[in-house]
Amino acid sequence: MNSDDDSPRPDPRSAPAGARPPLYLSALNESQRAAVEALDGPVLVLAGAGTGKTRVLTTRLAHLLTTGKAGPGDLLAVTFTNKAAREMKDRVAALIGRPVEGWWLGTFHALAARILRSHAEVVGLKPNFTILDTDDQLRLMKQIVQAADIDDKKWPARAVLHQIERWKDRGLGPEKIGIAEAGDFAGGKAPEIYRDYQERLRTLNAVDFGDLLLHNLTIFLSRPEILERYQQRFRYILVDEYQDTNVAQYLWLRLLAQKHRNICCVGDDDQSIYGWRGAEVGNILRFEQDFPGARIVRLERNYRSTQHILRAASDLIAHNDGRLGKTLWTEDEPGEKVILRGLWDGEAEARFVSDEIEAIERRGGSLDQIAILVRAGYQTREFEERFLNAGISYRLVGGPRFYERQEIRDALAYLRLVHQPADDLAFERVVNLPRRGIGDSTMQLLHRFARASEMPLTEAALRLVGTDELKPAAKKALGRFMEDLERWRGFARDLPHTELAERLLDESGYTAMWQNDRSPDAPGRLENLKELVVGMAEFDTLEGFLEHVSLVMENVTSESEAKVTLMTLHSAKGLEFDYVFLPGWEEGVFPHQRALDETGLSGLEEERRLAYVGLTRARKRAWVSYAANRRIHNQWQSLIPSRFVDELPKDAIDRIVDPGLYGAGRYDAGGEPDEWPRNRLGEEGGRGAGGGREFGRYFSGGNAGRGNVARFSPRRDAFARERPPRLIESSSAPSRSGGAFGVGDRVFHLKFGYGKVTAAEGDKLEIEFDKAGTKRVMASFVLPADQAG
DNA sequence: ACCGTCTGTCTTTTT
DNA sequence: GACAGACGGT
Repeated sequence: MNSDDDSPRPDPRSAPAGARPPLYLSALNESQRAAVEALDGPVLVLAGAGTGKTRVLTTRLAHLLTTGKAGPGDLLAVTFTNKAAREMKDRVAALIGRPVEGWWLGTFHALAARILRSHAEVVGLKPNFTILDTDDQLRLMKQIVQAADIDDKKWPARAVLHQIERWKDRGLGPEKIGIAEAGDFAGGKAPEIYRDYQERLRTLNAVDFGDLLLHNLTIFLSRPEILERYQQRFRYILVDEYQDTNVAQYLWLRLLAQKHRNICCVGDDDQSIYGWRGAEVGNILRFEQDFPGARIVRLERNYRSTQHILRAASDLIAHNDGRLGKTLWTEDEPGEKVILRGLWDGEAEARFVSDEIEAIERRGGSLDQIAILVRAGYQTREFEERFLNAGISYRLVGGPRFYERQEIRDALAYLRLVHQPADDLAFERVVNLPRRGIGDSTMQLLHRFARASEMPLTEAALRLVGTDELKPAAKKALGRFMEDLERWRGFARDLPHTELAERLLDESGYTAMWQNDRSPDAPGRLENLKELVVGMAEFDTLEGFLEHVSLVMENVTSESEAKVTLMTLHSAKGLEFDYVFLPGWEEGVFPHQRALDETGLSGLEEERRLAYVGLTRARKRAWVSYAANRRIHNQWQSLIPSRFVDELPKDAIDRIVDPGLYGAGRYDAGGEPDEWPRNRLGEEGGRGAGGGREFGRYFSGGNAGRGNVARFSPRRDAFARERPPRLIESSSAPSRSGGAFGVGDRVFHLKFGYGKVTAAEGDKLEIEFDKAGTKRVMASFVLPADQAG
């Protein structure tokens, strides 16, 4: 087993031979230690799930610093997310006992932005360029697509933008897109549109995320002396999640590493799940060719999961071709087998999961250690409803992020416009928000004028107001807005930026707009606006704050109460839980039909890796489940179990399938016929014969043939079966319609008793119960307190 | 200019 | 079932 690789390398600068190795090294196993100590030359660390990847990365950095092999200024450490960067920073500081200053540690995008700001002029930008978010990009692209005179039904801006982003991911600028590459995409006009888009960005002094890397490459290639400086500087390079890099990122790394060739990439080809956004598994598969003489270290000892879980995951992933290959092993106990459960429909599945969760709780497990991992966001809904009914607290990961909320974007647009008068996108966003009587026709005129005279919208508007081109009403409205803008720009010079923000939102009428809004989420939006201003205080300048916002889009969540975690498989990567539920393993759902249709075998393999990621999140137990029927987009569909189900090894699995279903066996409904939903046939109005009798096989004719697949569209009430016991029947369902309860109402809940509503969001209420604490509950499960009893 | 209604669409996500 | 975008009426 021991290879010659394990002999220590003589290193004049490290501790003298025979000295005791640093403490942090003794905490590592053999291969981890090899990965840490192979400091020179290219190294690929293949880190299987749960094998201590982060420990290796951080220890390696600490090792470089404490042996004196490198100073902080020699290091470049690259991650994908801010979270990963932060974690690395904290853990290295903990290892060496003090924070590290002066190193380059950050995300690809943050580091590239830093470089680009220093050399912006090389690519025709000013150093204070704006980084656009997806919303801005899309609106810009819509204008361009419209101008390009193509069928925007067939080629929506969204799709065109996506294509351009993929080109950027591959390091291809508009000049590199020939006929061969573009094909007839966007009616053959894709290269032209791409050029226009880049041109517009330059005029706006703006870049999108892809540009950050792409412009870096342009700078490096056109100005060798600049590249040389960075190559010289970064003597040791470390890359996390290498399997997620795209071509542009790979080229960037390769250029930077060319001089010293001390590059260490850590990753796992089996966990590459971001191909759809440009990641190339090929980068990690090709590492040895790209960096000749590379050393490969495999981390295969898993410290996370039981044997059964590991077996299930390993056998599944073995169905993929072209892997670098790892054999995960553990000294952990066999543990419980993975439960595989087939159920009637999504509702039954959610009920099954919630029952199991309650069982875990009864055995003393914590909700914090439970996760439900789904393929797509819409799948969380069924679980949310069930958890609200059952009184299980949950947290939903991956909702709209703070800086992506509408009101926050609007507020930011105001700030951007004041900060950068030429920010046309910001101008358009807020010019008529709140309504100021500046509508489409005025804007069209303004656009034409601005384009003809080649000036930003703000300036064009100022000129236009001085003419008689506009109707009097529009002229007056626009004139007033321009005066306001002028005044606010004065504030930007004279006032602290938080005060600027407050007065801006106030005087523009934006705050008032939400105050007058009667919709239930308006108060929340006002809260968010306040929070934004509070958040700004942490930055010294408006610029600093705006840069933070463009690069560090994240949610700030601090919660104390134990909750079940509900999220997508993608966002679960890198996390671990004692108990993991993997619902929705059906063909078409997972693997997702679109992945199969659009990317064929490679899509399927990526889906399989996603399944692998899901299983390997579990420490103690995992549940895989599938439903025979599901309402997808309000249509009933019958489904067959995912092919991944059959790829799980029989001896690591306990399979339980409800009777009458595909693969049924081993289990009897046991005198609970009422468990079965009635009237699946969906006869008109749910009346007539058959209701509730034969539910087993009527969809069996639905083979793969499109158009012939049985569809059911039963009325909703036919299925709204599982209501809370008694409560609803005893009353005349007083609370059925949403919005019947408001904040402050006293209510009664059968399970939790009396309480007060503290927040309402549609029919979901947050209630502070007198005895049971704060819970989120469906409105239909509570009564007004005075009607209870 | 603005507002209501209809239609079609509907992965995955970070920066 | 939810949302965005188009369209047509006031």
